[in-house]
Parts: sequence; structure tokens; C-alpha cells
Amino acid sequence: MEPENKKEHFIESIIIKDIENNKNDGKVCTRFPPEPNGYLHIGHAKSICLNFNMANKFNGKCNLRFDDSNPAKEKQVYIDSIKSTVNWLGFEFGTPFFASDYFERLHDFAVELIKKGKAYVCSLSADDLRQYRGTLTEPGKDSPYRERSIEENLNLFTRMKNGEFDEGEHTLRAKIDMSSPNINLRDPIIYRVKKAFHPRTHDQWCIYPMYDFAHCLSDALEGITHSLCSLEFEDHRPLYDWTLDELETPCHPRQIEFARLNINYTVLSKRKLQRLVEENHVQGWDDPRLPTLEGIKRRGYTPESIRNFCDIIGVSKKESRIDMTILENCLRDDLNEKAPRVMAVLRPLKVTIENYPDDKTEALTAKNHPQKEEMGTRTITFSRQIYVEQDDFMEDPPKKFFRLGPGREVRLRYAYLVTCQKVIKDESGNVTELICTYDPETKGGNAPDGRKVKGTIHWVNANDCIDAEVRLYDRLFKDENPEQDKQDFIENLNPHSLEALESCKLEKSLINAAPETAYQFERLGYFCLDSKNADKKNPVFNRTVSLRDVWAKRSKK
RNA sequence: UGGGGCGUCGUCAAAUGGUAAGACACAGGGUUUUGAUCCCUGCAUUCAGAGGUUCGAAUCCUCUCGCCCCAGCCA
Repeated sequence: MEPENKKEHFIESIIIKDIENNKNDGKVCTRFPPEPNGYLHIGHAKSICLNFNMANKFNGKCNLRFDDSNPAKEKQVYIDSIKSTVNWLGFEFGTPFFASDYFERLHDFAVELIKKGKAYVCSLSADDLRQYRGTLTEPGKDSPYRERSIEENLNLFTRMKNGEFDEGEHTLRAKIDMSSPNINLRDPIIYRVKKAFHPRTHDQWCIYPMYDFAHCLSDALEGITHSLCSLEFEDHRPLYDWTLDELETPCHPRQIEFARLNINYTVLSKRKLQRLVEENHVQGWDDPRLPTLEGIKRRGYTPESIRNFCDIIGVSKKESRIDMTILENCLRDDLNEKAPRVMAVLRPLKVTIENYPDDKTEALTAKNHPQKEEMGTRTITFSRQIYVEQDDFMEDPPKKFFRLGPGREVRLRYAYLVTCQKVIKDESGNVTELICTYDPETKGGNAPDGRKVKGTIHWVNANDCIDAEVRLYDRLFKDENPEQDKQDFIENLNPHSLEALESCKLEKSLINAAPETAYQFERLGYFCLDSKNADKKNPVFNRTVSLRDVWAKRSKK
């Protein structure tokens, strides 16, 4: 799974070629430019990894730059969340940059454009502007304000800046070509009046640059060499280049587009995620079922697994939908290496070992990792009363069921071989308890007579365990592609995406678990203490991901 | 139907005119005190389709088909 021979992707090839040609003096500088209008999700992780990896690989630098040119949508909480999330992923960005730090310079660039006769103040209303823009198949028409004099434009723009006009009264437009087949070149708006409070510049400005104007110039100002963005900006590249060609800038970065990430059984658009949160289909932006990085983190995903995932899926221009199992597999790969093993019973079934002394408690030694001696051992206790998993007993088991059934013998992990002697049921016929006998000669789990016992099951000592709530998560949507527009994606929600199990029985050592730190509950999956419900009295654990389970898969068929 | 992109295994993805990597998934088998892990084995005569150029084409040319993006004073 290591990308050791991993072939370079097309962006890397471009960068290598640029270095060979000594373009930008052989330097590489990239940037991750989120707008602080929401929380980051795993789709952003792809971009973050791409940008930082390219910079790191070629001894360059990657800036974290907030594209905060629309104060109507942006908030400080998002800025804070984004910074900590990028750090959590494992990337160093130093002092973050902000497009808003360039507002003064951006304004000066706009003035320069006006002076060159390449920008004008347009006084068309939003509706009229749309009319004048034309359509996909028809060219646009020149604005009646297109030929205003430079002096008038300068005067009007200054007054826009000074707050003399209301929103929508005037805009500053680049003078390019109203008949261009590329709509982005039909005199795009580069500045608009917006009387909103900006999280950083507060009320210092009432005009704000549009993305197409701010982004390319911010890139140039920071000395970005390769400006990586998603496919939908391909049509904007001519404008990106036009702006930098018209203005005197320190450099002219190269914009390269790649396909954004899609994953099946989930949604990755900010709009849809927002609906899930606002309509309370999930419990907040950090709900462990969500693909937000905060949710994923709380669920127990490791940054390493996400970085590895981003390496594995590659970078191309083909729009793709990645199988969720690839992400899960990256996670299991990582957790298998580092998660200590522990025993926990999620759906407890009481077992009494009838030939085990009532007052006896025994200490047993369990490995913290079956393949890694260096992770050490721990002590667990055994007594007459234990719990096993309900799934590990069947009254009428099929062939190849290696677990407990009437008269069957199994191994209790690290303890003894036990045989089921009696099944106790309540009035309605539900199995409530098992009466078993143990073989005192098999301490540790090996039979001196060499008899083979195929099944090994986990258990916990009923007299020495902790109660906890355990939350099991399943995919958020029923359909592989919830984003298709045939129906409202909300209809597609999986009603069983969250299953909370009360009074699960956990091995005592888990009392020391730290939030978001992975444990493998043997035979069940990887779990971590929930960071919001870490109370020692009523701990809540999240299932990060289950173990692969070919038995479950086979019995489903 | 204007413009810009994209089509290689079920899903991602290499191959840069020299004879289809790899990963996940899937199917078999082995080891195992986790039905986990680990280890083997198999899995595209064919690259959206059709023509053409060439000793040789997934790669070059032509046409056709399919999918995505663009008409915010959002990014």
C-alpha cells in the first residue's frame, strides 16, 4: 500500500518539467486557498495534501491563504477551524495569508486597470447586466457605460470606495470582450459594493474584489508558481491570465486544474452538508458520520490514514467517485499497526461457569498486539461470571459456525476452553444466560491433550468491567450516489446510520482511554472515546471502522 | 445547439509510438488463541466506437458516441 513506486501524476510531471527548464528559478510555491465560509471536509484534504506535498517534495513552500473576499459569508470561527484542521492533518504553514491583507494593493491594481482603459464602472442593474451578458449560444452586448472616460471611471470608483453608493448601484468591470464565447471574458465584474462587516478588515471597506480579480493577484503577490484548483475553474483560466498580463505583477503563476474528490455513499458539497446540519439530520458539523474533517477526526480517523488515502487515489482530470472502502482500508491499515487490542462486549450475554469457584478471581495476561511484542501485555481478570457477545451464540448453529452452541466448546481468548451446557431463556423464549463448564487444564487457552478448538471468542469479566455507550456508524446514505438530482438527496439518508448501544461491557483498562485514541476491540473493530462525551461516569465510544468480516459477509449471502 | 474539459478492469490509476503497472474490490488457497492481520494464486488479447497513418497505436490523424462544467454583484 506504500506509494513507493507511485508514478508521478500529471501535475507533478508539469512541475518537474518546469524545474528542469529553470522556470521560476527552479522554485516551487503552492497554496491552499479556502474561503472561510464553512468547515473543511475530506475533499479539501485532497487539495491540502496535493498542495503541501508538491511544495514539500520539491523543497518549496505552501501557503495557507484565506480567500476572504466576500464578507457576507465569512466568519472567524471558520478561520480558526480551518487552521487547526490543516495542522491536525499534519501540515505546517507558518503564518497564514489572507486575501484581505491585499485589499489595498488589489484596489491599486484596479485603479491601474482603469487608467489603462481596461476597466470601467458599469451602472447596469443586476437584471440588466444579465440581459447584456447574452447566453451560452448568443454573444453579449456592450454595456452603455462601457465607454465612460477614464476620469469619470476613476471618480466613480473612488466614490464607490468611499461608500457613496448603495450595493448594486455600480460595479467595476474589466473591459475585455462581450462577444467572447467564454462567458467569463464578457466584461466580468471585478469589484462590487458590499456593505458588510468583514471578520478581519471590519468596516474598513465597502467594495470587495471578486474571486477572478483577487485570486490571481493574490497568487502573484505571494510568488505562487503553481496555482492548483478544481476543474470548474478551467473556464476562468483565460481571465486569470488576462488579469496578470494586463497588470505589472511580481510573477505569473500557472493555474492547473484537477478533478475534485467524490466518494460514494456520502456528499461532499458544502451546500448539502449544510442542509444535513441545519435540518438536524446529523448532530452538528462534527457529527462522526459526516465527511467533514472535524467529524472524521472525532470518529477516530487518523491524519496518517487520510494522507495515505490522498496519495493512493491519485490526481487526474477525470471526474471520479472513489469507493468508500478505499478510505476505510487506509484507516484499517494504519490502525492495525498502532491500535492496542482490548476486549469489549457490545451486546452482552451473561455466562456462568458453573464449575468455577464462586469467590475466585484470576489474573490473566493478554497481549496488546498479536504481532508486536514491543507493545507489551496487560492483565485482565476472569471469574465465574462473564459476558460474551450475543452473536457468538446460536441455539441451532449452521455448519462452520465456530462459536458457542449447545454442547459446543470454544476458547475464551487468553482464558480457558469452555463448553456450553445449558441455555436459559425468559418467558418469551429469548436466551438470557448460558451455563458453561470450563476445563481447568486449559488455562491460557491451550489443551494439554492437543485437541483442536477452532473458535476463539472475546469476553469480559462481569465483576470487573465498565459500562459504556457505544455508537456504531454506518454509511450516511443508502444509495451509492446520493448527489444525483433525480430526487432530493435527503430522501436517500440511511435511517440506520447511527446505532447507539447502551450498557456495553468494556474491559477495565479502558477507563484510561483518551479521546480520539484508537483501540481495537478484538473481533469487532476500531473504537475511540468520543471527545464530547468523555465523562468517566458515562463514557461514550465511537466505532471508527469495523474489522473486515468475511464470516458476516458470507452469512449474508 | 457556443465555449471549455474528460472517456484504460466493478472502482481509482500508470503507460509520454515498442507490444496493457499497481491499489481497492472480487474469487480461490495457506498461516493464525481476533472468521482480524499476514502470505500465495487468479482477475483487461484490450484501452468509448469506427476508420486511417505506421514494421508497430491506449498513445498520432479523422469522424462518431457518451459524460461533466460555464449565463452569481459566490468562491
